[in-house]
Amino acid sequence: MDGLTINQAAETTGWSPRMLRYLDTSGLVSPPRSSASYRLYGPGELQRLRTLRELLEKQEIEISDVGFAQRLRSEPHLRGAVEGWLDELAEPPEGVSDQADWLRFEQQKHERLLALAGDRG
Amino acid sequence: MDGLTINQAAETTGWSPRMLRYLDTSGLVSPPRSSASYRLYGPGELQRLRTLRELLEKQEIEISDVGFAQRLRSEPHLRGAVEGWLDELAEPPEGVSDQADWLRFEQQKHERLLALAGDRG
DNA sequence: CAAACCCTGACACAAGCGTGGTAAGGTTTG
DNA sequence: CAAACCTTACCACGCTTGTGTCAGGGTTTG
Repeated sequence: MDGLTINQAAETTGWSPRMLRYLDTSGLVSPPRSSASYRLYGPGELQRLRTLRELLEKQEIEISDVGFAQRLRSEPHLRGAVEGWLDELAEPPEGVSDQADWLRFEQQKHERLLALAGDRG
Repeated sequence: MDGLTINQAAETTGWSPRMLRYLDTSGLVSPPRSSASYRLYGPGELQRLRTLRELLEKQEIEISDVGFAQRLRSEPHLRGAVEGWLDELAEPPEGVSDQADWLRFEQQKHERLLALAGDRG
């Protein structure tokens, strides 16, 4: 059996066993399992756990935020949609003079983003 | 007074006035104010509100997720730290053979990321 | 000036997150 | 085989999010 069991991993990382299970089901740190479904933490998982702790403390973010960042990375259509929304400015860019023009401009951008996203959502 | 007031904006966008205030304080859609601090929604804000609604529905994400995405964009050190953590793999890359090597590799990467982040957090 | 609007601040409440505990049952090991 | 571990599945609890409503007070407008 190679790799630390959940209690050993808890001791060396500072997380509680309960939280290690939570992080597993949250998809942030999911160690491989033994034949009897025991979680086996290798050096990779231990490192990830320690740096996760640092990340959360120093950046004042939540576990769910990291989960969302992971989603952003693994779902390109999601990323495209979110970035597209953030790019939408309240004020019209140069060269787009009146309101009608501007609305058309925004709607077209939106359509381009939806097309890029591939409408699977 | 140019721009819709909060109740008018609520009617045309489908959000409740309460939620428009919430979105304002959350930093997602913050319209300019009149001299008496009335929120004034222009076409830009209205568009942003409608597309936000679409974004949340279609992508099954939360308001706070969009807020976090905004933080990710406006705080490069945060973005660097999160992306760095997500890049940390459980398995060592090619050419890094034993565990000691691998741990050193990861730690150096981590330090590089922290340096890049500029340790203001 | 009075009605109809806007503001902020507060109370309320459901649902979810992060975390601890515990129970019932399988596995490993001395 | 018994002790010490592991598993999942629950109950619980405080805090945050998202949302409604209401009160007290300023503003705009007919």
